[in-house]
Amino acid sequence: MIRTHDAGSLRAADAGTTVTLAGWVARRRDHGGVIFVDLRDASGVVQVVFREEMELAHALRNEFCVKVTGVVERRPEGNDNPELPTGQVEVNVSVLEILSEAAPLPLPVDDHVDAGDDIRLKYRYLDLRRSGPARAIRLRSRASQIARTVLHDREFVEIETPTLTRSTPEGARDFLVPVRLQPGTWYALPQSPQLFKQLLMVGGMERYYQIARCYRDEDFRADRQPEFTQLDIEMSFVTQDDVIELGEAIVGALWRELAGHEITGPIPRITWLDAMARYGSDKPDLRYGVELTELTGYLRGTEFRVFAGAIDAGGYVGAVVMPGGAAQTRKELDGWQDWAKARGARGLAYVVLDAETGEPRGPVAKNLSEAHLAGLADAVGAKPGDAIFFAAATDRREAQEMLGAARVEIARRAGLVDEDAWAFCWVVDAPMFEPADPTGWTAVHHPFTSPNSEWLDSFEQAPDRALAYAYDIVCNGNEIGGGSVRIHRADVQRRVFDLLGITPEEASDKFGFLLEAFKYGPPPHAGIAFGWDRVCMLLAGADSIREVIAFPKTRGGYDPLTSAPTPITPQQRAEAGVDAKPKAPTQAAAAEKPGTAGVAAPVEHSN
RNA sequence: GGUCCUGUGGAGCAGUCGGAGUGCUCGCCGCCCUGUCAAGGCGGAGGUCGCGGGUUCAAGUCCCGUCAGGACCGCCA
Repeated sequence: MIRTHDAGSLRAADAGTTVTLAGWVARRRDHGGVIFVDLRDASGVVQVVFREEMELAHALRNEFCVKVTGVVERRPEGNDNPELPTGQVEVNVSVLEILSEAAPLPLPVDDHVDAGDDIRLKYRYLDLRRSGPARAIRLRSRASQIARTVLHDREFVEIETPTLTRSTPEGARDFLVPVRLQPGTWYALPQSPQLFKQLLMVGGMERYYQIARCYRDEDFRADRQPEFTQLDIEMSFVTQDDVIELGEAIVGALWRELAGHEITGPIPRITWLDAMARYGSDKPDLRYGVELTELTGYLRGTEFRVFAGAIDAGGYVGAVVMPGGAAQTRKELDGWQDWAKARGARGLAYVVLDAETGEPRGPVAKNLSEAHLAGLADAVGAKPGDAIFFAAATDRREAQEMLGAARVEIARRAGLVDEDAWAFCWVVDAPMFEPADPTGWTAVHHPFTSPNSEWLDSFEQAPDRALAYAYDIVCNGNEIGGGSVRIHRADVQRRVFDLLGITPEEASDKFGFLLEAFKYGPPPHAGIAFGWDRVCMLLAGADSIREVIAFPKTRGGYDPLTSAPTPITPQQRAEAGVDAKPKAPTQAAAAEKPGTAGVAAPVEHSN
């Protein structure tokens, strides 16, 4: 090693020791006759003092990479720096070697300045020298270790699955990779290892996990990148409760060790239907109350057309209360209309209750009958001084989601969110199906999710109400993981495909290899996948997953550091077979379903 | 695909009602300085106000377009 000690490790007990340190110049304070340098390495910072080598030390600049040798000394009386763990000592340098110089910095390596995202990412290697970004990346490593420990203690096997593969049957767009050896054919990057981990269960591995890179070609969010990581888990011979217990063990260990938070007792479970009814969300933030109230029954018979229209069509009217919301200015109340319009609604109906009298006021109040107004506050649990927001729609879920979004916004604007709180829950009993666009049904989760025992024999009779053994774990309003019990019986799988309108031919074409495997004694199995970037983001207290990814991409899918993606040369293009044209399918069956569903067709080799 | 916010020396910002590229903090270059720790003092360099067009006697400022970054919706386990 070039160094004998870590800079951040030195303490008063080390006084008298001669040490050699190596690191970067975090700051230089040049007093002419004496020069102080804060020397930073991965372990922290220590002050080094120059009374020799003055000419060389004078030339030091920020982020020069240096090696120094000197004696650790107790600092003179009154010169301790209580801000630093090493603040009682300093290193009196006798030898200075400049290992490499640094050009003037495009980005200050300074914890006190926060640069824009594009410049940070372009110079991410400088950004990572700062304590905050460095800590986030190190935390991620510890999180992975903690999860691995929990899983290995339980006899899980870590297995890598391919990243050049077929598309998995999940909803998102695939990233595609041209195949030189078979021009005109394409690999897909996996959206998740879903099918492979199920095959591993058939393979008798029984307990699998993988920290798996996944790819989805969809638009970005603060918590979505096109490539992301899942802690992917699958288990055989288990029930939903077993997976949930494991999930709690992992989350419990992570939060105990990395957030200093003890999760006491089992994490509460809420059914999907309850979550939608009470919070208007399938990932409710339980750090605050502000629950929704359904008013479909209460307001039946109203003449206010917006509400009556929804009620008469068999829809939903509901409300959510903003505590103290009556004190909002006209401008703030108008702001809610803009907020609602930004979400694609026509507006957000509201009634405010006078802080003194409790009298309901506002544009909607004029449209409601005396009787409806009189009991309104009690019906929604509002007090004088509160504001009541309404949503109505023929589609129940649409109105609930509007109120759910309003609930989150209310908590934010009214300062109801306890930023130090951790609120976990499981959302269970998710629906199996939802209506597909023109007609028919689509799987909410994926088509291998098992109906729960109650619906196993009858899901066809009421697909809109059928429930799955599917569960999501939610933390502070973020979905951090989700999974399901899988179908392992061929007859049940066949019936689910039938309902989804997937013909045997299609099923065989898309995932015949899985169905084939399921002929040979597949065990009952279930699993879960944690969104590892989100988990680490929450643990790090970051507001974007970019903070816990070493080299993230910007919103446009661009990497400012490498400038990827880039055009390819004509030669690369020809070799990759990007433009190879598949021969016209000859089989009648293939001709009936053009596009992705067809059997890989032979291609013409044009050059 | 849509709505909104941002874009000003290397970094972070301010810039009023349209009136000279004006200002602040940091950094950079030079000098001074023996106890600082986001050191201090003196001096200096550094700008196509993202880009293009328009309105105007006059545009960093107003309008249109465009590019880039960000937040959200659509989309997406």
